[in-house]
Amino acid sequence: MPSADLGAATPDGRAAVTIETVLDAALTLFAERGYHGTALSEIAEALGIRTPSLYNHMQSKQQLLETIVRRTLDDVLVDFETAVAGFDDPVEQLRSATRVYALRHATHRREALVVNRDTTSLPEPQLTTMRERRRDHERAIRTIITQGAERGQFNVGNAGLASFAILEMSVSIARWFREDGPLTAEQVADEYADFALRIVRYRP
Amino acid sequence: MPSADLGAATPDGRAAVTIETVLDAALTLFAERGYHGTALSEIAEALGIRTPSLYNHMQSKQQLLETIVRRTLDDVLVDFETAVAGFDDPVEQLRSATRVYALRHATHRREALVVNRDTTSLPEPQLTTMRERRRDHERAIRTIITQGAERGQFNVGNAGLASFAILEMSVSIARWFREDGPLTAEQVADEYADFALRIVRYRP
DNA sequence: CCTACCGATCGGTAGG
DNA sequence: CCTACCGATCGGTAGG
Repeated sequence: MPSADLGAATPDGRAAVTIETVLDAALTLFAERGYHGTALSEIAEALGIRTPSLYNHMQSKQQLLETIVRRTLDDVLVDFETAVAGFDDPVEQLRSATRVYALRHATHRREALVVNRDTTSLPEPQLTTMRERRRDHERAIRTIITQGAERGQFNVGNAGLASFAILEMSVSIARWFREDGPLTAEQVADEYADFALRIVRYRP
Repeated sequence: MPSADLGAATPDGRAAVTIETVLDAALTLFAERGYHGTALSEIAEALGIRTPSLYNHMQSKQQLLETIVRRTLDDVLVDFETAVAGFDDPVEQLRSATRVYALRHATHRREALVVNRDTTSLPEPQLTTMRERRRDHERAIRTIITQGAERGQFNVGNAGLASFAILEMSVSIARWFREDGPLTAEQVADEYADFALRIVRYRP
């Protein structure tokens, strides 16, 4: 009987190993122990296979990290564009962007931990590419803040500082959020969106 | 002639290697590449000696990490107590605590990066000890916020959420701050102290 | 998917 | 402080 989540199962009942199950196991272990703290043998063991068998699905350990980081940053970008697209008002843009960003970091904790901890382990030129993508995101938030300030909706001394504060407090949700905690991801995200508007001194 | 910073120099002019110079080199490299991404041979090379000579000054690689993390958390605790001691008013306590915490993360970037990235690489029971120390700090900030709320100075739905946001945005200063950037550490710290008071909705 | 195996490097020790 | 060396483990390959 095939597994609903991860595709076909082998006759003995174990889930079939694919590049996606390899990436998922790598994601869990990289998030727990870091890229350099994780051995391929541990990823293989989590999947119930031997280390060399991993190479039927991947090219190298480094490529696993690269794929995880690239996909995560792509998803964040799509999230951001979707969140902002519906609004012209910088107030609603900042609220929506922060809400979605915070929500993502509560619901995709492993991805956030790996990106934040291990991106620097990527070789050039990927490292530069990934850093530029993050910088673009920071600039996009900064632009929203600047526009709100120009319209007199926000009152903030340094838009860059505020955008760093907003992004980094949201990223850090991945460090402490628990699914079985007192607050849902949505509740945290709504509160953080309010925090963001307070940081830029929004006065309704 | 002896070096003013790190003690005596050897006759050939190189700085003498001590446990402190070993820790400093380890701090730089751990911050750059992570604990598991740094080889003892690299620390030795930075000091101009061979790997086995490191063992004249230390017991193990793990002990280097442990010392760095313990000292850093101790320093943060002292900072916090000093910052809060002079004030009875929760407003001034939160402002001072955030200012000092932000300042430390701008001026001690390496320490912050290592603690945040590699504490989880410590063995038990040190790992639990270090985690408890961080939790105590979070609780102390939370208590200040709760007291301010009880006095009607702050208006915040969830004190724990606000304390996480304030601490984590401050910690992340270590991720982006540059000494040669447009803002001094003091300017950043003052702004972040204001951010903290806005997050808890302080109304003068 | 496996067993068998590779060179390189790791943290650390012996002995001076 | 060094050279010489250790067992263990790493990511990865050969070959089936």
